[in-house]
Amino acid sequence: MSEKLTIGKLAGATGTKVETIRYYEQIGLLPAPERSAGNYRTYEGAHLRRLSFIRRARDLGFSIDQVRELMGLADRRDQSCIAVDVVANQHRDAIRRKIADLTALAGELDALIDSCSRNTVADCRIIEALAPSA
Amino acid sequence: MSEKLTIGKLAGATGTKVETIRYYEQIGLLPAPERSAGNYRTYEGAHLRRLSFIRRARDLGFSIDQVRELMGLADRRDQSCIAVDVVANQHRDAIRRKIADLTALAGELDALIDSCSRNTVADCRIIEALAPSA
DNA sequence: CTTGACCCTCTAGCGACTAGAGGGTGCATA
DNA sequence: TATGCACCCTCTAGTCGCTAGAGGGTCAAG
Repeated sequence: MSEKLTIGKLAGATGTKVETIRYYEQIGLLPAPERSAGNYRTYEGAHLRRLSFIRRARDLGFSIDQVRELMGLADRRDQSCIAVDVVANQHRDAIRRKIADLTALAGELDALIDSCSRNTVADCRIIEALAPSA
Repeated sequence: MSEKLTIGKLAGATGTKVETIRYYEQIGLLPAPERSAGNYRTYEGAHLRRLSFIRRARDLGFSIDQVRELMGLADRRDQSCIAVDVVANQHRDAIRRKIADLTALAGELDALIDSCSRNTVADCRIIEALAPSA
């Protein structure tokens, strides 16, 4: 069984950087593994699963605190998963709000850019629009 | 003429926090103003205009470095404003990319959330989807 | 036995602020 | 005149999620 992994192997297997793994251990997101005689971290299957979960959730944009919460919930397997649903919904809503904000912004920038007549800066509409109405 | 402003007044007039103004001065984005006898910063019209420009650009999502660049360009009034157009375009494109990324993310989260049948965590599809395929 | 890839700890840096400690100033009111 | 209070000052450290670097130790291959 290829049970034991060095930090480099774990990094490769999960698409995480070595430094990031050590960081996750430092902030208590990933449990500290055993050490080898030469003081190397030796990871096992459980770590691999845990880190994969973290990666996936992070890729979906969950914050570290949300990941922590999700993992805490995931470990209480007999409880209702409504709490999980709540976290996911909050996150989706936050993303939707961010999309709306950015869309509005892009619209403003579009208007700004369309107005550029590529003259001198002195009568540049973009600069004008940024400056106060003075 | 109400020419002179304390930092608090300037903050109020531009919708900026006092700390942020001091921070902008520290990083050289806003020039250091004169000081009063009691060592208070005393701002004038030019500062107000400068800070308003900064705020507006920041609200539109330009980075501090981009703001610096835009202000540098704005000061060379006889030059072509094509460079301004370029900065604005780069920024708009970056925002559009971010919107696309977030939209994809929101879609994934939607699928995840729709699958939640509100059972126990043991067979929660959200947790399942986050965990490795193991 | 040396080379080179990997691992270790510790510290500082990124962007753009924000918060707090510990103090000084300026003005109105009792 | 004293006092209270809002405002100002500097300096330092914290936020988030890593990332980079210095200065070393370990391990396996050739």
